[in-house]
Amino acid sequence: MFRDSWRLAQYHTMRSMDQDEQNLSSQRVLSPASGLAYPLEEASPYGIKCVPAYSEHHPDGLSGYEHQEARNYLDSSRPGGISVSPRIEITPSREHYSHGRDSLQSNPLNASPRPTLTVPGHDGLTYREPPCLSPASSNSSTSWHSENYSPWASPCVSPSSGQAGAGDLCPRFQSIQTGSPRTSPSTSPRTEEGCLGPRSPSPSLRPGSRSTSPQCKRTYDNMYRSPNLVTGIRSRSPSPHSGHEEHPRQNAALNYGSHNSLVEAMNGYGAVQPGLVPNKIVKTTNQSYPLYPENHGEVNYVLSGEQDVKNKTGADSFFVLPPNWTKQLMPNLCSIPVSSLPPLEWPVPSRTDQYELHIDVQPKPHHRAHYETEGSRGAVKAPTGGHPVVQLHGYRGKDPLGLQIFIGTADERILKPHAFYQVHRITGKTVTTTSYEKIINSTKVLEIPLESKNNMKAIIDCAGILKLRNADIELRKGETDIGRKNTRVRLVFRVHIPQPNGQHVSLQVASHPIECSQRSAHELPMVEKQDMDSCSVLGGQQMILTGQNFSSDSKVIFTEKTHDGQQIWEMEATVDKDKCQPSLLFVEIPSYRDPSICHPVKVNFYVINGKRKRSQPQHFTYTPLAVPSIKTEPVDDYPFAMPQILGLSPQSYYHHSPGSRGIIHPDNGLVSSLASCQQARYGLPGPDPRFQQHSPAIVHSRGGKSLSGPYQQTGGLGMSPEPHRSVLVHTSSPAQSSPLGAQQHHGGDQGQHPSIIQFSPTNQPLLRGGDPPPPQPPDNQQHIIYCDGYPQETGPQAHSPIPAHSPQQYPTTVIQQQPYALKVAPRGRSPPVGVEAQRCAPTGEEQRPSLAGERVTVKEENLDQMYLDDVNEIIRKDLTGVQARGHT
DNA sequence: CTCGGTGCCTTTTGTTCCGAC
DNA sequence: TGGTCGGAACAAAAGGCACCG
Repeated sequence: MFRDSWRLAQYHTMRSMDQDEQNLSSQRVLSPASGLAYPLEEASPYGIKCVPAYSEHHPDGLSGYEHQEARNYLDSSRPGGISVSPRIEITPSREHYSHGRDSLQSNPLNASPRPTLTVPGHDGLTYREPPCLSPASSNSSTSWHSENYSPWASPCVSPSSGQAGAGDLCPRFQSIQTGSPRTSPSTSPRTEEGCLGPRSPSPSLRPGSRSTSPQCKRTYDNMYRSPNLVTGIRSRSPSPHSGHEEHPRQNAALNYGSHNSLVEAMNGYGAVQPGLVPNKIVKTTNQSYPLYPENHGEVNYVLSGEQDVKNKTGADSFFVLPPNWTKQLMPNLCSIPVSSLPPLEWPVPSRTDQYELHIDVQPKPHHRAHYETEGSRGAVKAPTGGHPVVQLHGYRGKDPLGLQIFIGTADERILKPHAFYQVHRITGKTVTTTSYEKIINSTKVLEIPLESKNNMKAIIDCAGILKLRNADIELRKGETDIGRKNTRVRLVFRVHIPQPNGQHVSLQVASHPIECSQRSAHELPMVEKQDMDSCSVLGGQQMILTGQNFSSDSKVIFTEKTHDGQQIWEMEATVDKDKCQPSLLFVEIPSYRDPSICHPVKVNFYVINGKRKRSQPQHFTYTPLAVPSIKTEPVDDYPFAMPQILGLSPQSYYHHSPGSRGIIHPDNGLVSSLASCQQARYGLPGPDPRFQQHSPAIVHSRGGKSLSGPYQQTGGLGMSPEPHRSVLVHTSSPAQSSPLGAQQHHGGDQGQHPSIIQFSPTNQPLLRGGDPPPPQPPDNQQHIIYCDGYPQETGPQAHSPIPAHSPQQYPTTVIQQQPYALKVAPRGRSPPVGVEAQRCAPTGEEQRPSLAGERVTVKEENLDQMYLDDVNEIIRKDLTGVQARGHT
């Protein structure tokens, strides 16, 4: 048995997420006590009895504290208990319930008689459109509402009917009725962000209860460890919100959309008819308003609970929408149908020849996000006290554009919407920027106008950050990220610029990382800038680190890891403690372990204040004695020459974020946004001349059709007499090539242009496992994204069977299959093409690409290293442990 | 003596709450 | 009065370790 059955239970749950489509008869509920799985009928080691919905009385005689803790367990961890019925009360036995993971392990109640809960009609239960409990007695006293329903969680089954019919379909968001007494004022609604579909759990808060979901929580550890330890039986994901009190937060929010037409109307690409949208919505018990009726590619506007929705408590709850809400919700900022725009997960560069989206003022590196239970913590600010500023350069039109803002990830993987954070619209006297809210594929997006009268500049004083509870998000089907310690985000700005030919150019830029955790912001050291990022192998030079939370006790550790993550070198740098300041650290770079290298070698370093208080790893490069600094770009040393192919500066490989170097720009994946990266990092003015002289290749995005791989270039990279720069064209027709691209390439081949790279959104690996596929643009919709490459990341849940925690198994990335065709093999995770310095004796097949149609083989290198650091650390520890045991 | 299981304790982290401004 | 904001309380998660069979 496992040492810690409780953890095993958690592990079971996580590992078995992909099995959740098993029919209910095989569903199991993990016992927190033993880690064993129980048939649902025997789900509870606790007593279950049917009583009115959760109440504060304690019929079992538990103290309030005990009862609360019991609920903490049961609410979130016992799908069979709470989620099944609002009328089931869990009555943990006092003698067998105790707090803590350990005390439950030998719960003799595992064998105790349990009420039987039959769950017929479970066919078709899915996480996406789950049948929801519609209690036959859905009266107000036992109110069982979608507010307690987790859209990605288990189906809720009516205990009375056992049916999960259409009428029982749980809306993702549903206005709720009142009736159940609110037991704590602390649960008062503050924001509306809880209603964000799969990404926003609409958690119901139970007074005094913790939100954690021990059973189903993915932990930082078990995300990566020993995946084959167990083959857990999946417990039906419970709703993390199983309390049965009305949660007033949802009262404050309403996502209203019952059918596509409404959604389209609200999105502004259908005729908006006022009559479609009532200004008052009366919610009855059994009514539901699925926000995402079937398709996930749509946008749903959200009513701001703070401003737009008033609720009335009483037997009949209803929402009164202000008369101007349609105006607020349907701005004409972006009239482009969402289906023809690139999904938020897709990489979009920050600039083209003509345009550039640029962050003039970056946000502060720390911003404490607020929970739904809290009041707003205001807008993200700039270090100077103002707010971030974003400007679109190169736009000559007079029509205002919509600047979209959402919260993206900040790790080393490809940029994508952050699962645990959402942008939060700030309004008030101090806010000068008008903003509108959208929901795009479960991600809240703010849209603010970019107007020529403001020189296409926007002050972002209306964007706050909302933290969603980890337990809620982690229960989403397909969600593989964990929330714990995943507290860094970036503001992502995106704009779509209409072109005369009806197409659109999309640009996107992401801010520097923002630490959103209260505690981390005060404790974790953060390196914001390093005054040098390479030196010779001899070291000895002084490097000045600028950042936060440095102390005289701070240490700087240089490390090197192999491709498979094993740490092969570690060296503590000498820190000049006398000069040390909270924001400055003076470090003497240690000499590299091997002074005889003949190629630059990338290593990492981090600042560590204490045992677990270490900064994000930073990049550093040791250059061989005979070779000039990497800054001089020994391009020929790099086997991977995609930048040349794409007409990019090799310098563009480097992440321009402080201290980061030698990795793919996570803003846009592979090499997109490189020009701005280059500009930012090296201070180059304007577009790179080299960049400009190259005509772009064209990348077609076809909606829905899978090609042979995520990438398929039907045109030869070397066919063009000039180097290419890729342009991503969204089109539903494989035969369609971008007119623009055609113009830019040899005067317009019909059909598939030799320089066209096609890839399928369905194969594109950026989507979360549970996310809907990207929208398929209408046939006549084309969309151009200037994309200087394409990230080859595949998420761990993506199509590659390779486990994410097996970095050593990552296949080589880009393989030339035939002349004029470029294929990119699907990969495990985050396989941006690497530029890590090659060792003298590189392994693997490498060929320098040619612009003349030669074979092109690109070897992936140790990219995404930083992301893998933690994984590798774990692996290394395990290996070390194994080795140690082996030695002994 | 080693190893795994168990339970306890401590630390870390996430979430909620309070109060000042 | 409501929005911000800082601090901290509280509890769960995670880590560590000693004890025991």
